Amino acid sequence: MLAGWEDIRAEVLRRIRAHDWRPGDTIPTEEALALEFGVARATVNRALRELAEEGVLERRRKAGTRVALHPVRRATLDIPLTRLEIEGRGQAYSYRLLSEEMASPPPAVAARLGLPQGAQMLHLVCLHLADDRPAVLEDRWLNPETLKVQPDFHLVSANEWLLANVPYTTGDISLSAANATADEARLLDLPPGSALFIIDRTTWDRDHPVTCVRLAHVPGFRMRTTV
Amino acid sequence: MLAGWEDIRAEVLRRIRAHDWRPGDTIPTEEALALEFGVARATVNRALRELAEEGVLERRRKAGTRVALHPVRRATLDIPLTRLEIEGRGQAYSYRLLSEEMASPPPAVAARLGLPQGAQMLHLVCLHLADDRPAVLEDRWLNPETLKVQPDFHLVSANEWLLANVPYTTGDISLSAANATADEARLLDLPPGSALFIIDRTTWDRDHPVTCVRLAHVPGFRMRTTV
DNA sequence: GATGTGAATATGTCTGCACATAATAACCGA
DNA sequence: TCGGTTATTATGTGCAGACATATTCACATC
Repeated sequence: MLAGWEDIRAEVLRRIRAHDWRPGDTIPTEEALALEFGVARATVNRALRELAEEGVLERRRKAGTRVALHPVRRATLDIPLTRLEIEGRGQAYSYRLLSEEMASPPPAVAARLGLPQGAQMLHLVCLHLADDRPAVLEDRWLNPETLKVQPDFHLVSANEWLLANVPYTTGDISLSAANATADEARLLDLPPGSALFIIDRTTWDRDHPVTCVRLAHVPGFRMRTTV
Repeated sequence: MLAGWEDIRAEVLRRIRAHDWRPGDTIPTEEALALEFGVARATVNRALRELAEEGVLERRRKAGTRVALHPVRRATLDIPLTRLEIEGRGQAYSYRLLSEEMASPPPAVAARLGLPQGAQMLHLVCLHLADDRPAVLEDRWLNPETLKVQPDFHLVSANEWLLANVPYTTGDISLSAANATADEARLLDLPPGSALFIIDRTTWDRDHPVTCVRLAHVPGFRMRTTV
């Protein structure tokens, strides 16, 4: 007997996988399914809503619910702090601040943050190590306006300090691959040109830019997820 | 006045960002918040549940709702078909099957799919092009048992054929970076050692392995998301 | 002090109902 | 035929109440 919304979800998914309902098909209305399964419409709604969020179904008012024609797999990635990422692998985490100075950011960074060209920002470069071997090279630009007090970034990583002290409202993340420059290779103790996994993150607090960071991960780094 | 669950969600998020409620704090119960905001408990529940799914809150029965201590940002990535990805950028898509043969997969692939070492699988190598320039090199191993009829993979890409014809229940995805091998560089028309963005995907239909694919993307490829 | 038991409690979910909203479909007049 | 208005309809969301379930906490027992 089908009772909970998870059972409904599973059954609907089964029918889709089994091609009872094929991509593009309109499936029965919530009301009809509620009747069939002997549950309230809200329960069916919950099940179908979850499937729509996962990209399996497409729903439009009045038009009904259809099996997604182009199943864009929607995967959720967990993006932890570098420290937790490393500790989670059972390795010892350490951290070194390599440089800290006011400077004017490269045009690409200023543009991403929506700041004027000549603006001065705090530029940090630091290295995250796992079992004393370089794991991630962090290159960060900070908007000094968001720093009421200026912490000692030798002691606490910028990321953790920001999380604990600066509110932020939105951010975007981009993932890519890049060959290590000579500098990066030297700092990460890798052959020049090694393929690095790059995470670029930019965050704002409302309209105020906060920070723009590039995390370069050594080869062997993987992000995993399940669908 | 706060009315909908999205308003509740926004207000709770505001309080967290503003550090009214700090990481680790237990926030008021659903009932208390429902009273404060003048809505039903179900509405508060919906708002808090969404925030918990995003990783902002942690909820446990009886223990209550706490602001996540280690804010693992949970980002959702859309992983479209390569064809749609390219067409979505306004480029012309084309596709070439480079090779198709039965062979026994490398141990890593067999292990990932849970197949015995010597098993024969269908091995496809193909190239996806954007505006006639190589964009993605696809290296795929297919379990022949899942192919009732064998389509002509010259005409339709394996990915699209599978989506339309083979049900699947679970899959996992891993993202990484790798230097192009000599072969890959030649096929993608890149200098050897170029940093490729690699998407490895493995899918099963219940317990039956379906396919294991490696998509190597040329430099410049990015996956984006917003948090 | 350690351990097991039971009451208390916050969240998880379901029901049945209502109204809001958006998008389609039907209609009607020029 | 076209264009605009109106009715219809499936989903989106809300409410109040109820019960289920997982923990925690306090208490009793060894």
